[in-house]
Amino acid sequence: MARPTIADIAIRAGVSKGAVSFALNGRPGVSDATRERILKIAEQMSWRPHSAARALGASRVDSVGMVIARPARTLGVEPFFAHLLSGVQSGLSAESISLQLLIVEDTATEIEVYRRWSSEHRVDGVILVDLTVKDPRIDELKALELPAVVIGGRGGKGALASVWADDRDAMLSIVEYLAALGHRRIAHVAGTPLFQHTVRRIKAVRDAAPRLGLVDAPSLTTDFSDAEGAATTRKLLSQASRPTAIVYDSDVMAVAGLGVAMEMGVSVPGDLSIVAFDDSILTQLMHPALTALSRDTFEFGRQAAEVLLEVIADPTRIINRRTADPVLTVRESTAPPA
Amino acid sequence: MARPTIADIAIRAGVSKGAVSFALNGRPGVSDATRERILKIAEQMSWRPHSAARALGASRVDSVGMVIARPARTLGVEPFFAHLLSGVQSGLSAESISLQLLIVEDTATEIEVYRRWSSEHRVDGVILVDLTVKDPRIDELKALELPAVVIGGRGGKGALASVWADDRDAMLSIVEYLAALGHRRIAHVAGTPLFQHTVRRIKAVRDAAPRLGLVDAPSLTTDFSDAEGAATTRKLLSQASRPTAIVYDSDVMAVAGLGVAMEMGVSVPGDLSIVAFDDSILTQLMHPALTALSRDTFEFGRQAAEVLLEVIADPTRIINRRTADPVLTVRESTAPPA
DNA sequence: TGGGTTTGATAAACCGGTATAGCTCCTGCA
DNA sequence: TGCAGGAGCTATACCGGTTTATCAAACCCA
Repeated sequence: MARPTIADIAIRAGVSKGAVSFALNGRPGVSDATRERILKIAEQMSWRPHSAARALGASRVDSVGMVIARPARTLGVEPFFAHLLSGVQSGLSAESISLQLLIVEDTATEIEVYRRWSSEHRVDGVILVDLTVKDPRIDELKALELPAVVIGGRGGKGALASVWADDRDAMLSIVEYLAALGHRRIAHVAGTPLFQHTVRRIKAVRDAAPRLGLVDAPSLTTDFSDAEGAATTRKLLSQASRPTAIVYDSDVMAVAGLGVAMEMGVSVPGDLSIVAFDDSILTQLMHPALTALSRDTFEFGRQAAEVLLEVIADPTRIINRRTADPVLTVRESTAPPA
Repeated sequence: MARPTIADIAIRAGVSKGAVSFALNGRPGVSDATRERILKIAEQMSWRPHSAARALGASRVDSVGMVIARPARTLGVEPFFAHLLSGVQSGLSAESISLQLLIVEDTATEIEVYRRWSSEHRVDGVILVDLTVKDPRIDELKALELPAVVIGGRGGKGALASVWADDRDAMLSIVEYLAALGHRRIAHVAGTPLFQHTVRRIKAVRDAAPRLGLVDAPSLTTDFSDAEGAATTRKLLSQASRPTAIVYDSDVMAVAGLGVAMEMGVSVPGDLSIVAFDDSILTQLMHPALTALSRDTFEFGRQAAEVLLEVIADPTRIINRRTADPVLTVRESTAPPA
């Protein structure tokens, strides 16, 4: 018999459907002997609850969603998402909750997806990434009353639950390290100012500059692409007083920047130190290998899943969990200035 | 009112549940006027069918699954999966079918997931990647009677549906191009021989060698990691008669190989030509940029989704769809031998 | 004008679970 | 001896859709 139902088991065990349900869910109402017998039969018939049937009764589908609004082109190279996903799933698998993943082009579509998911009861909650300044998704999700956790941006008061790392401290640790090496001309090739974390990083650099005696500490924004990373590097290195160190907001941009430096005959780390704000295999494949800020992205995802499950269990809770601080992994691309 | 049900609409429209269902699904049984009225009310209340309720009646959940069995570490850098995923979703979104994604460590777990999905009715079908020689997943899926489509390995007789590209022709085009440049010593740094496509590529090189007058054309297998790619390159370049060209089975290994060549003072493309069997932003970030075989991975995924939907609609069909041939994108890493 | 068919609608069953009210014994205690 | 109370189980309603059987009214044609 294909796909046995709870009724089949009931017949086989000579009891009622209700008794089977009690037995399988470990709740009182059946004797130990009967429970034993039912469990054995269920095992034999390799029965599993029909997810839709269960979802219909209880109002929970044991599934959470995650939408990534980025063009696919920039997505693949970022190991960030793969690790994050693995972490999220590791956090969910404990409760055998499944994950719906969707890659879309823009935030408008992303919001559309949330509306659909919510009205179709397809997910119990969602995980948000790439939080922007004045993010429209927040209000939307609150209106939908869909449990959610934000990754990487600390929610303000009355906001959604979040899992975040201290971007400010991380950026400071980089700049302080470079300053300690003797650098005074440090440039920052940032991502898009639409993202909250970009803004925080830029602010961290600006705030630290006077204290560390930096002569100049410009933050130049980009769209996170290798092309803009390269172009910005080219501009920086063409200046009369070029920086002796550049901090990149992503590993891909750092690699692109390294390429430009080599192409312009600027030796790394001799004439220029390079740091990537994000680590991956990419940085290690380079010659010289890049000094980079390593975050435990897997753990990040795992905790996001954990927090989301808590929020789903009790939607009134607002959890803001701070994860382990990222650490600077020093490799071959940084040295004291010439 | 939050989340209206079909009964709410029925009351509001002054008709029965059944009539509403007929109207919303465009089937006969209601007059045009009533249908119009019901549709308008449903629209106003922004009603959407409860996916679980629908899944319970009909036996289809409008959701397909995809399991990737690879350690997360090697996953992120491969833009392959991101593009594939985007393509799959583009193919599914037309029918607004959702995708369940799972990243697991090994094939045993992957099979376990299929069993669970099948018995819980969580997906209507699955998409398989990384087909191995004598793949155990095939028999399992047939036993479960779960519709499936295999990406990248042509199924034999009585096998699952598939979407595939001609690895053999692709490899031949690379080797022929190198031979035409004058290379006679071509090495092949392959992936793991467990994968069917690796075997096909190795065989293509071996078959072509005599015809093209290659002196030596070894295929060395690896685990697809940058580490083994680098180690194998080091071994090849340390030989007395070193190859003048190396073909890598992935872009990551090619990049690692380029690093080794530079480290050993072997100039690329002067002393050594490098070709990557797979293209991505990685190959373009390098200096020199790598000549690579570009596949339309997005389209690959889109077609896989399309075929899967056909197989779900009619499980008796066995579709083997061949996709567009990959093309060789020549960049700076290939030149005639010194 | 009467009988058969079509149209437009309804009530109720069903999908596979969970939750609850209720029933039947059995036990313990006054 | 009688009754309260609990253990163990059954019957049934319910979740929100789809589908089928049924039915009344309108329509058609001889």
